[in-house]
Amino acid sequence: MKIDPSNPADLSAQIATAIRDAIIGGRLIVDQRLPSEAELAEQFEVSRPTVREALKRLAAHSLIRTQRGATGGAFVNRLSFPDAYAQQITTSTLLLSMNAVSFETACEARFALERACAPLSAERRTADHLATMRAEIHRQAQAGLTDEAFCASDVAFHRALVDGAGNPVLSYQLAGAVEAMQPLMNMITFTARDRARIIALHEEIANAAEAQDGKAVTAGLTALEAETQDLAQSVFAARAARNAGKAG
Amino acid sequence: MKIDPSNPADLSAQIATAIRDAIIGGRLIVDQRLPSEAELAEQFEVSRPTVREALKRLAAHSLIRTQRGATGGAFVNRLSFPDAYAQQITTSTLLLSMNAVSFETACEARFALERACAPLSAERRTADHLATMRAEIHRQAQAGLTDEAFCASDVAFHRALVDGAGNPVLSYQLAGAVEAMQPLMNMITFTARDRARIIALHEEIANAAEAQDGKAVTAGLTALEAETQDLAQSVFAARAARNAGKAG
DNA sequence: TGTAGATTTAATGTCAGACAATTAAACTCC
DNA sequence: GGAGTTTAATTGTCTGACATTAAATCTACA
Repeated sequence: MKIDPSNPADLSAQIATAIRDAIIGGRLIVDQRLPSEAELAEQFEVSRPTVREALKRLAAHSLIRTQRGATGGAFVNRLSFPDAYAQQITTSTLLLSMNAVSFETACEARFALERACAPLSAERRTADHLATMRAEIHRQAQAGLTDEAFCASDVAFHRALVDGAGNPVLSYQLAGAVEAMQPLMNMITFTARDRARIIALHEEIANAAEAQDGKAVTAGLTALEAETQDLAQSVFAARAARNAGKAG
Repeated sequence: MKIDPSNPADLSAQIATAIRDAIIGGRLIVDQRLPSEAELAEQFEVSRPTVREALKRLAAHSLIRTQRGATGGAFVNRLSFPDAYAQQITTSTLLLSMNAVSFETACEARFALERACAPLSAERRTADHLATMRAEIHRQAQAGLTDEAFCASDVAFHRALVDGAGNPVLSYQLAGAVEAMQPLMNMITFTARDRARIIALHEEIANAAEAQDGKAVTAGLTALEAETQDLAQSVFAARAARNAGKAG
């Protein structure tokens, strides 16, 4: 592992890249201990703070973990599914909030991906998944639920559906799509009537999942997408009209 | 923005979290300049190296960019789609390589997600997307192509199909699923016969996309998934048998 | 002899101060 | 008024030190 000191890019970035490549390339394996900061500094011919900055970059991606003490040091970290979920959600959320992605585009992507899980989930969902879905539907029907709590329950319902596919890779990929929508959904106010329609569709989907009818689950999701898009459109149109009224 | 000095967790991690939360919460907006490192050190009552470690953590996620010079500093970065793609691919690749995910599971997820794009892509693909798909098919048919180059072309073909949906959020989500499969696919050796079958299915998919027949695209992908799973199974079985023979 | 406690040691975490490199703005001179 | 120079602000890097942590080792005592 070598770096180019004449390269104008940050030395710490170069070192981080070198170590990351070693991890990705399998030259450093899970739980293996990296040399100590002092040793790395000597190897790369830089100072310890520079090495530390590089290690912090890797730690930010959960590629390494550090331990203090005599036998401590930096260890290659096994990227766990929960860690990957969290990163995926953060990245997706920021991507949507910073790039003027329309509600329509985000919503379309989210439901397209979720429909991808429908046939598998219908086939494999366990009683646990069904129970979670029913419980969330019940919660959504409670009076006095805030819009935010309603949205959170909505996410939980859909996560149960996705997890029902029994494919952790699929669940991981969907985490970003479903969770990143939540801030956008939170911009919507749900009337009792809106909630009733959504709950009815959730029940339809849960029933289809219980009957292991993949096509019906897909149809339910498609109907839910249409409902969501309509709802968002009317809410945004009303808001735009109100703003125009203020401006005029 | 405050931190808890009594918290045993790294001060740099706490500071990074505080700033990240400010960005996610909208209290720091895109292109806004953060205080200088010296000012941040004063605000958080820590030293400048500690602040720098925190900033490097944020830079690792492309949340900030830094500029040297008189008017330089750290600026809140707009998370671009290419940046998000790259992070998504790295995370997905590491997740698969570090967690003993079976080829079957990863492949199932990848094709399920890709089928989610099929109807949209069939409807909206442009001439450009079709041309890319045709070009990649042509490349795949060339004699003397290495397995690695064949896989790379395969990825390019599927990316064109996904991009055809015209939904950048969908393309972003699929980037991880498609690209992360490449290392797994590279473990397979493709005979001329295997390649011919795959190319035939690619042509089927391209034709269906040209005819804007979403169902046919979906069917083509399903057939391709079955083909891929069969191929992988036979390759891995042969390899296992060879190893057993060596051991015995 | 075994174990509890004290000591040592090696590592990360943090700090202070300094200098180098870079870049834009301010200034000066023609 | 414009080109070149100076200045100031900021990040990038280095050096050396001390604090904190935790495992390993040693020691004293039962």
